[in-house]
Amino acid sequence: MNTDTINFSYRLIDWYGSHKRELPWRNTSDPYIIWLSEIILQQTRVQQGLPYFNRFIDSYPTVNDLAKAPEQEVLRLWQGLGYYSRARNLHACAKIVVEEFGGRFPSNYKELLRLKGVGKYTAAAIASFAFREKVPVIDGNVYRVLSRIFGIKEDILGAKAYSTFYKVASELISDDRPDTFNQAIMEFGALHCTPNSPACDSCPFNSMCYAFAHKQQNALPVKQKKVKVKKRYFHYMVVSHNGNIFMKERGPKDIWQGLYDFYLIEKDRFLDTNDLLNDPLINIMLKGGATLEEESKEYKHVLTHQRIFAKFYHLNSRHVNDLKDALRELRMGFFSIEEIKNLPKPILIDNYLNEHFF
DNA sequence: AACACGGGGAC
DNA sequence: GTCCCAGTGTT
Repeated sequence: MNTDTINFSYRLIDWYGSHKRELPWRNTSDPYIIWLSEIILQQTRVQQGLPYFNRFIDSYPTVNDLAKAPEQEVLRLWQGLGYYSRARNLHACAKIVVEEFGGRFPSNYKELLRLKGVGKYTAAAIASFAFREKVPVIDGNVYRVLSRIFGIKEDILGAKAYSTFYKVASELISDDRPDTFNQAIMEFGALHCTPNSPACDSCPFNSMCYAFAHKQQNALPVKQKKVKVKKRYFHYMVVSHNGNIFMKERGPKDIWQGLYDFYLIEKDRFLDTNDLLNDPLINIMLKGGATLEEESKEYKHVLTHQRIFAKFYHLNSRHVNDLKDALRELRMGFFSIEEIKNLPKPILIDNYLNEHFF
């Protein structure tokens, strides 16, 4: 390393020492704690992830506890955090670590990378924080900090971006404190070199920062425009009988895999109530004496790539036995309110249930 | 290489 | 409304 990079690393770590937040996954080298925190924090702000981290550590103090838990319980604890494949992979990974590695996480970047849900960023984070391996983390913060200071104008969503920034970070990372360097550069991005209104006046790098010198803070990093948002229209049939409700586990190839919702009729627009009643299952129900109790207000649920408009139709059935076979073929089950509270559910469904049944 | 995958918070 | 968050897996 030359003196400039040593100077960069020194200044960064110095800043970190006096500005870092106290967080429960810091000041430990336990790979389980670090791994759990990193999975939770993927695409998630510290403020949002922190209470989930605490609940997971309380429920599963060790990787063995997590591996023993039912997947549905893990998903229920994850409810509301989004990107639910993270929770499924978390659980699968815990079982692998216990069953194939004797409860010990692999201790280097290359081996960590093979774990489910552990990509390049997370493998580098665990390798450096838990095992002090000198491998740089590249996340959204690192892209922003490095692109601004060094004037790197490559599209950070492009194919080559990762290797470009990896190379730059590799030259900067501290030889003797790679763990602290990685923590520091991300914390600096999160607290100081923020997406909007970075605190350039008090920045330890402002004398060498390309973006500051050229007033390009808002132009860096360069990032492709987003894809358009798809609109979806959900008609949920909430079938109840004596206060119990039919629910369905969602399958792969769509949002909310592994979570529970109701019988769903999706169209490219909202249907009139009369049109909805032509649905085969609904027809069977109405002929069996079911009554439409209530049509809910319109819910709007916003995801990154989708805008979901949903209406709930509460159907009360008196002859539920006639329906059970049909519903079972749809992989639907009959649950009490107490059971439903313990099922993992999308926030949209949870909101509806809270307003009408809980 | 492009796309799918949640929810929340800041502006 | 827009942006983006301690990204990963699939096709």
